[in-house]
Amino acid sequence: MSPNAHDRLTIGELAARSGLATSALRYYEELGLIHSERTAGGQRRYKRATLRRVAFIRAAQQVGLTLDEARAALAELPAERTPNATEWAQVARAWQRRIDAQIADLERLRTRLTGCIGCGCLSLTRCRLYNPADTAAQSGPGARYLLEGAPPEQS
Amino acid sequence: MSPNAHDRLTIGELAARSGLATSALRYYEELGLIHSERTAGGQRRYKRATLRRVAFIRAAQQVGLTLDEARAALAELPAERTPNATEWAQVARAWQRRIDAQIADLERLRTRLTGCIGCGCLSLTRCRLYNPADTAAQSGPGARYLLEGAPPEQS
DNA sequence: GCTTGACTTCAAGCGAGCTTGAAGTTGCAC
DNA sequence: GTGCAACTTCAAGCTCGCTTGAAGTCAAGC
Repeated sequence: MSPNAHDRLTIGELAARSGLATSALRYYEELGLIHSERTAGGQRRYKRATLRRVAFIRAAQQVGLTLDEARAALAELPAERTPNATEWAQVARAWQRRIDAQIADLERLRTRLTGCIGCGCLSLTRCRLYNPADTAAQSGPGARYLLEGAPPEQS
Repeated sequence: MSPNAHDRLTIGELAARSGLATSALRYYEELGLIHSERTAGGQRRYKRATLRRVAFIRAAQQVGLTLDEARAALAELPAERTPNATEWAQVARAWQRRIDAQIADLERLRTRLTGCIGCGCLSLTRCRLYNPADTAAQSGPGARYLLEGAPPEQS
């Protein structure tokens, strides 16, 4: 087989291999997350490296990044070649901190919940679920809405 | 002071004490999450218990429930009185399972990330971040987009 | 050369969870 | 009894991450 025949991916191929819809890929391209070349007829052709970029974007979303943040993260990695250990480690460690923060938030919530099971109170003045001493950090999706601004002491 | 003067809350008071915008409270009411009585002039007046309901909704969101799910959870608790230990324990334990699942997901992701730090590969054929053996559960916001449908082996 | 499926663009829509704005009314303090 | 902030409804708008549809073009197998 010709080595060039499979050198570039059509959007359908990229979709099949990345598990995303073609519409999503066009959307990513519109946002500048991925790039393509065009055939004479105007169809998109993607480099193999785009497959890696797309996988990276999916991973970033799992970590809780928006597509905008994913683009910023991608900008710190080389566009065409595989990132080296140092480059990747930097990104991975930042992601780990994020994940750790998300886990910490969830654990704090679980602790509060556990404390409440026994009492059955849901008392506004006493329940720790309603009156967390700490203002949980706004890290990651799923932790957007927090119990900051808890109701004040009430007679 | 008259004991009835502060018996009901205006929407502004409820907003101030719950930390939500009045627009959000009207929206919740439209969705049937909270309820109000009206003055002769048509203004909303909330029972004190609504404060508890709103706090519950916020807590539910933190656990990753949609407003629709929060409404379902509220339906299992008494509308007007403080829930008793048994009633609350049922809800709290369900939430704990949810939180545990979310934490487990995040920890799996972190483990994969850790394995990748050393190699710096981001190789599509080898990297565990791109080729997770498991299909992470779709539990909670922030875990919506997963690496299912990872790219197949490539020469 | 023709058919057919994969592609193209552009505009609109969706769903969740609200916010904003306009235009009008109410309630309370002085 | 008046002034003004706080309330009312209704419609539209917004963000995020896409999907859907219409109308048309390209690429490749027979």
